[in-house]
Amino acid sequence: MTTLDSRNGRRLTARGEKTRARIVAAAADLMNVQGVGATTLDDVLLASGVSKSQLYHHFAGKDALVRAVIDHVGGRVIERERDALGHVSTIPGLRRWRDALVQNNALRHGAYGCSLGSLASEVSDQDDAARRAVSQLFTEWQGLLAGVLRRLQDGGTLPPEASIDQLATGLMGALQGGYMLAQTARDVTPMATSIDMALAHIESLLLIEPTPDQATHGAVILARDSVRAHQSPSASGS
Amino acid sequence: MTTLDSRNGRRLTARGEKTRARIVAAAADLMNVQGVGATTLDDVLLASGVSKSQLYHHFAGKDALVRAVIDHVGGRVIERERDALGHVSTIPGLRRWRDALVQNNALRHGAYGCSLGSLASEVSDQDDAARRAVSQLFTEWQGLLAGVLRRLQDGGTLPPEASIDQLATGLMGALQGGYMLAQTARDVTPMATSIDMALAHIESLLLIEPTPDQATHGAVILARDSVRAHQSPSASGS
DNA sequence: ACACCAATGGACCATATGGTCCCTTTATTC
DNA sequence: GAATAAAGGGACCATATGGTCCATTGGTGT
Repeated sequence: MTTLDSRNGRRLTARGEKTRARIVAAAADLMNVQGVGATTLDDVLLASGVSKSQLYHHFAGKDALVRAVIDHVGGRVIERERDALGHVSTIPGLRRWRDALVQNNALRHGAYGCSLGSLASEVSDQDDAARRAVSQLFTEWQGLLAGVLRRLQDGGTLPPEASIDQLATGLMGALQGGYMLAQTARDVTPMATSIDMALAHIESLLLIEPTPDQATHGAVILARDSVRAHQSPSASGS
Repeated sequence: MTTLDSRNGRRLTARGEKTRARIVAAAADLMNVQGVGATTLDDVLLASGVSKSQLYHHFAGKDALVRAVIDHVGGRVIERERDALGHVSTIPGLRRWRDALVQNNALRHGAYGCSLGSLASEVSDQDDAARRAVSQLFTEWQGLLAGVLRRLQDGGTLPPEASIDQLATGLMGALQGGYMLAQTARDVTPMATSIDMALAHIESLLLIEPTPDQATHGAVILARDSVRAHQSPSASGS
């Protein structure tokens, strides 16, 4: 049986689809650790154990492959974030999301940064179609954050006047900036601190006082946020 | 007369220094708009009107050139920020700094991102020496932000318990993340919003009530911050 | 003036890289 | 089971790219 390839109308067998997926997965990994520019097609062929003709059978060229990698990586990130954020409707839930990201990044000492963010900054000024794709994914990701905030608002935790979209943008900015600083410093700490500042801001808007072991409303320093509670060792950067 | 080249002990005449500077400047520009990886040595030669032997006379290879570009760009950024932040000791002064950065970025619709941040994310996982250099520059930049916050603290505007370093890290993260989102969206708005969220957090810590037309202590939304006062049209992204 | 070395021009090279072509093998369809 | 199309292997190509070399010019110091 053959299915129809959505992107170019060519017929695709199960085997072909598997090969295609193998190529994209290998390329995604390589581009994540080496960067897009530093990843050659030969690298991809070697890593995926596929011949050159197959690559060109499935992709028009490197640009098309990069486009596919963006979709693939983006899909994974969105799926992961949907799982992590889709049903969060409390501040502690948001903090657990933060902890997971920080801990995960700590495993690599910040290396490689955000899989989507790295692609974004390398591709944005080179390939406009790719840039738009990444931008769209960021928007979707940010929408998931906005969803959490909206649930907080609907539940009466955040005041109705709070601008959900702007808070989500700020949180996203802090997250991406944190990834970048951590990548450059090879240390998660700045990432943790950046996100914590955004979360502290959001918490400062809360209508309902948090539970005792949580943030004190109007607290003055950030330090508290970085050494407290269900804190994983990750924040210490090791 | 010949001066001594600090980096390799070779003597350098004024002419040589000028050529070297021309190469670095051209490379810095190209790498800023095209990225490091996409900039070839031939590009640099063409843009600087210099022969290949000269490039290799002054630099051991592309890596060394990249290192020099980092120093050059870093120096410019630090100088600019020292001018902009060195004597700031008020919240309105900090806002003016924000406005200048946002407006400047708005001119290019966010393209190219932060000159240092772009280098950072492209170089961090490739060349460890370069990564450390960029990291050092970020630290220096962040130190300038910390200086402003310390002055605010010393002046009694920020409470003594506020953790200056963490606030500076958070502000830096918001700035860099904002640059990145703006670059990807080709729109300054997310950059403005990110920084505004960080500034709003800092303002929420203020001991002294800001002047009437400024932030209301404990204000609930960000929107106010993005449409108010000495706001340049830049924030609207066009 | 002379020795010396930096500065410069630019040809030349090895190789890496994206991309093309063609032939063989495997699967699908009727 | 023949016809057809997809999947796969891999040689081959043009060119881009980082890097080398050497000869020539120009400036500096004594």
